[in-house]
Amino acid sequence: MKGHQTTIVDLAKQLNFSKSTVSRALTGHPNVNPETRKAVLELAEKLDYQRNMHAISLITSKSSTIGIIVPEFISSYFPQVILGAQEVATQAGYNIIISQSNESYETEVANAKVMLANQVDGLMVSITKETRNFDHLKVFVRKGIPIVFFNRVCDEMIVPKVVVDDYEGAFTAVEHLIQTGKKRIAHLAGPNSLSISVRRLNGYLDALRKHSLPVIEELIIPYDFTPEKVNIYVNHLLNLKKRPDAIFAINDPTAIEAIQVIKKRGLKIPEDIAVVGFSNDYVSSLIEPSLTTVSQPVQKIGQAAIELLLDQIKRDVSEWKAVTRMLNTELIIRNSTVSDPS
Amino acid sequence: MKGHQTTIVDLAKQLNFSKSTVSRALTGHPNVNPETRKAVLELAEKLDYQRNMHAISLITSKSSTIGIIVPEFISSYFPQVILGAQEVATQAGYNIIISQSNESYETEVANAKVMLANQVDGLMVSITKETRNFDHLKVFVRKGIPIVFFNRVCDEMIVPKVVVDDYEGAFTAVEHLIQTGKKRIAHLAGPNSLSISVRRLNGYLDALRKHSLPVIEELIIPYDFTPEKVNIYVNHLLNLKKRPDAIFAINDPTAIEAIQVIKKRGLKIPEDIAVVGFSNDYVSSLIEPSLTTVSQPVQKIGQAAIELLLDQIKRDVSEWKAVTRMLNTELIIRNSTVSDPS
DNA sequence: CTGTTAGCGCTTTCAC
DNA sequence: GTGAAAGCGCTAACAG
Repeated sequence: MKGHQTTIVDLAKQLNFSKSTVSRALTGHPNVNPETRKAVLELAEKLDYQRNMHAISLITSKSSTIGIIVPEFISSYFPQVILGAQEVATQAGYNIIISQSNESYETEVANAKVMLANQVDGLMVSITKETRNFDHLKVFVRKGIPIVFFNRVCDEMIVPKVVVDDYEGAFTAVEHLIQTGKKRIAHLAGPNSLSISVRRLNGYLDALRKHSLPVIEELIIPYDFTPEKVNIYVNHLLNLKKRPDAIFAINDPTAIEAIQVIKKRGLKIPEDIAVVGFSNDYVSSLIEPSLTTVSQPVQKIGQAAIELLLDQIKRDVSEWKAVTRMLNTELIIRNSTVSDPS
Repeated sequence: MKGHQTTIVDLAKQLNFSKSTVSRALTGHPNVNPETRKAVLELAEKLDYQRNMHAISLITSKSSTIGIIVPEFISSYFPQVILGAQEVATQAGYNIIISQSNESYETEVANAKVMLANQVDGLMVSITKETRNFDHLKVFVRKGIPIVFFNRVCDEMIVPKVVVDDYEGAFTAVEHLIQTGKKRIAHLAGPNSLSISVRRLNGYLDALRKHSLPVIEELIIPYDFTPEKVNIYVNHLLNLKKRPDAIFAINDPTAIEAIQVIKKRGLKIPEDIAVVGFSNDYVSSLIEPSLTTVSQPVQKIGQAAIELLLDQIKRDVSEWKAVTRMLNTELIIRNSTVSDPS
């Protein structure tokens, strides 16, 4: 027999109660005879009874589930954010459905549909590098399901967002390079569809300007997060007549790839060329040379996102607030910019 | 207004059809007038209609959802396995709910309950290092919900499993150390509650025996995956009167920690002491020295697990098959054992 | 304190 | 080809 799921009716029959009473006993309703409750709970335990969330969700139109959509799963960034998110969500009695869009817009749209069909009570999203159209996310708002963006946000949607101060982080990182005497600083920039790329680029530009360094167009290379291409771009930079003496990369994976390429070319880091990343991935402290990078409070990002989401869930649509929480970054100086950081 | 979800009744009313017809149009039932279907589909699109999975699950007792429980999220191993799993699952029309138990038995039990309440159609699990009691998982089998284990499996449950040939992998790794001339090979072993630890330990032991090397008890150190402790254990090993000339670590994170400690002590790798890991984490090729390790086909593991699960889901409980798929590993030789691997 | 009734959104016979 | 009615498992008034 295909195992029959125990229901409250089964419990009710065996105990000679109505299913309402059983339901009340199970949900902790106050008006239940303690003995009745005890009997119900015991039998439930004995028969492996489990509440059917689908039935409950159907009634309440709440699923106690929060959806999370991330572009990827491979760098340590997103898993760690999710860790923080899961912590807060679990505490508040919410489950989490995760899906990753693999940097594909199509997949993101499909994932969003699934979240909708599963009646998530809220959605936490970081968009793919391809995403330009946001209809699949606007539906949520229209239906009264709150959304929170983090990291890669959608500027045109007025909803809560959790970001770090990318501008400031980038500015500080580049200023640090300048202070170590670098003058031709290249930037491996992110796709400019993402505001995060733009903010980091601006931080880079302003740092140069502040220190009266020229902005050299050929040193600014936008790329699309395809790791294989870093190879090409870095080699291109190194082959310039006047090659850069430093590289500020949009993120750590990129910086790490860059370091590999530079090492292969036999150049010295940081003497010939310094490298800075962004995010402080798990790997960054382990590689040789260890990577100077802008650290983000990953877990806190996840926590903050869920907190904002829960707050929205509590409110009526008319009282939704589109706060943006901007968290601080911290420059971690390591050997890729300073031979001996004290 | 808290956004009202469009239902088939809404569609039916606006089109002057019964909800049955709308339902049939939506689900692709053959007996529907093509024009009717077209009208329904168009209106559905226009009104952002989304099928309510809870209602459907309630009727069918199927959720088209597969649960995955993993012990952690930080090493690259599990995310990558999940990647492979998600691919196959999505293809087959299944969604995935992921939860991570944080190496805590309690959390694992709670997660399992959630999966049950959500009526997952199948469960894919890698247990925590603490898990000794399996009642929370046996419930699934009793209820006719198939389970598949991977990586960290439960020996006492007769269900499908996906593992790699840990014994062989460990054997090969240790034999490699021996062939490079190492004679006092230590083993940072996993908790022996996990069969995976035992299998790798056996591979280690048999390799020593095959080459007539003595098994030295004090060189075998079981530990519980708490990264901070690696420091202590490795220092302990290095302080022995006769210190080991190689370390075979249960996994890459451990090996990487060990390398840091050894470097800090000013010893040369691999000359003074060689190190081998297990899993070929993303980091392993990037650190200095790069890590010799036993590579696992991570994505394939995820794919295989879901394939086995889908197969069980199709069958009646009476026809369940408890196959174990054992995948092969591959030794990747890098600088932590050979100064210049050609 | 407990039982009765209705209904959440959908699929699925069974009629027509 | 379409409609009417029943029911999945559960909660939530409303009675008593």
